[in-house]
Amino acid sequence: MRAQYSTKPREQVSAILKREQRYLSAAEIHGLLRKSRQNVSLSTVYRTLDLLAGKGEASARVDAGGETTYVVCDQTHHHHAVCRKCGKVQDVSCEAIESVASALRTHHGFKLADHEMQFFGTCGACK
Amino acid sequence: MRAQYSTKPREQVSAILKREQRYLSAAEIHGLLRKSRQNVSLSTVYRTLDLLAGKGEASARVDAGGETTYVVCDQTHHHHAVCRKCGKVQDVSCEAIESVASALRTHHGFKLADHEMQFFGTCGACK
DNA sequence: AATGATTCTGCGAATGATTCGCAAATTAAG
DNA sequence: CTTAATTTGCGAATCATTCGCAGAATCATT
Ligand SMILES: [Mn+2]
Ligand SMILES: [Mn+2]
Ligand SMILES: [Zn+2]
Ligand SMILES: [Zn+2]
Repeated sequence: MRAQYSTKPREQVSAILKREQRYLSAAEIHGLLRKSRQNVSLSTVYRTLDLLAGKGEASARVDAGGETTYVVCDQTHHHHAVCRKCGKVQDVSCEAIESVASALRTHHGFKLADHEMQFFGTCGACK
Repeated sequence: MRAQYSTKPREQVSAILKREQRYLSAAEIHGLLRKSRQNVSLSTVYRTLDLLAGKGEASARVDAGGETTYVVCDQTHHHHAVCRKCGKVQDVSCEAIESVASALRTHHGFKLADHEMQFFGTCGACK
């Protein structure tokens, strides 16, 4: 049972994620940190992102170019609406999905255990 | 305007996809081909998968280990229900999603352009 | 069926994101 | 302040995927 030390580099990575509210790759986070003269190694950025994703405090997504990106996230089950202009991520709760779940069970004999969804478009601010 | 030649290696890759009906990585396809003494190079498997995905005849998905996997697919808009036991992929059409779309517009001012969904569970045959 | 232009294939080398190994630096506790 | 546990940073190693290119296949024309 490894204890968790609270360290400055980890807080710096977390701070970026909380501030940006959009999907960022390890390299982008590393770049943003360097720009503000916070020297955190790329390795530590990767390790911190894995930690946050493991704890459910960040959610991962592989972008179109194949890079893994992360956004700050709360534990409750929900989905994301990503603005294609500014990148801003908005949480979406999904009552309507339950009907899809029952349809799956009814029409195809599929026992649904889990699902993933993502929405893309333009956010209110960018319209 | 480059023409497309119809070749044996490409048909061999397509045949595997049509036969298996589940998400396969380039390496897995390459392995299955070798097992049946069909020597197609891994490069050609990759290139063929890109082609099929580009034409919309295959759909890609990055699996948990970070590998890109492909399944045979028709062009119409739909989603996939993946069996966690046997891997079999079942098409799902989504009438209920439209309500989510309008909810997004109404509640959050988000102009929805596109969405992705995936379902996981146990298929009828595996229950 | 032979020719020539275009498109593929296979191979090995290059790429690029992510992971590892390990010594030095930080943190938490006593 | 000392010590044990954890973390960091660095460069090297991994591993899936992409490239470059010479030789093979395919297609359209004689
Ligand atoms: Mn979220
Ligand atoms: Mn399909
Ligand atoms: Zn926006
Ligand atoms: Zn099944």
